[in-house]
Amino acid sequence: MSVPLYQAKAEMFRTLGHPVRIRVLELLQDGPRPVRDLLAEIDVEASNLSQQLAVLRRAGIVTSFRDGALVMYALSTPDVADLLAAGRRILGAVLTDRDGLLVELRAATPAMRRPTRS
Amino acid sequence: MSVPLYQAKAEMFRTLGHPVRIRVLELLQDGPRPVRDLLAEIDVEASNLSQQLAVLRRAGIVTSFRDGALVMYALSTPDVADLLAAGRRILGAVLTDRDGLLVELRAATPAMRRPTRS
DNA sequence: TTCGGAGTTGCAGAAATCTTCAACTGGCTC
DNA sequence: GAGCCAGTTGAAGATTTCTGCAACTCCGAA
Repeated sequence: MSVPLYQAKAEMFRTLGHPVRIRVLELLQDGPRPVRDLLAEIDVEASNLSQQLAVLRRAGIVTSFRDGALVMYALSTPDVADLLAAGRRILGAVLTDRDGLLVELRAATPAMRRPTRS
Repeated sequence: MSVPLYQAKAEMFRTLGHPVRIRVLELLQDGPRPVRDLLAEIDVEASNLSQQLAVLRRAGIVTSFRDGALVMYALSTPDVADLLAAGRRILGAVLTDRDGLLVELRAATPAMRRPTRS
């Protein structure tokens, strides 16, 4: 593969790096949904949502199809749900570490210089 | 936690959305490594690598500590490896779909807008 | 065929991110 | 201490991404 694989991986993660897109994916975990529904739940302008959906579509993470007058969206693969779950776990671990460490530090050495974290 | 959770999740994914940062994390999957090693394998300027490491550090995804004259980096939680693995699976699924089923999809759903690249 | 609802697209200004350079800190050895 | 090696930080210009507006397409109903 001549085009760096790291580039493709990074692009995939970057695609997920937007609050609206994350919300869309979480809503789609339960099955296909029309844009109407997404729009009703996400509090963003229609054009903006459409832009974000286009980003997800281009990346191949979701697919769209028409159902009568509505446009439906769905996850292109259930693996996406796994990714979101893994993300949740990391977030939990990181926040726990941060909060736990912070409390510990405050209790033990109130005036201590912070270690190697900015 | 008053700050929207979707924001935090999006930030976490965005943090991974950079080729150098992805490479760093993949290298750290095998255990802690000094910056020297990373620098030797990633072909990027020292200051740039340092910037990317700082991004990962701020996000709490990696931790750093000194070992004599060297600075070592390590994953802050093994969950990160799970996330990378899930990402690989999705990338595989998406690329397979694109290469293998594109023609079929185009023929089967004529009402759908063609999923053009970028 | 005309109308209105459902989405999409193009565009431009605003905001965030990336990269590089130069200057800096911290530790080790002489 | 002087000099060096390892790594970090700050800043600025270039690039990318985001958002909202207006205009557009497509479909179903009247």
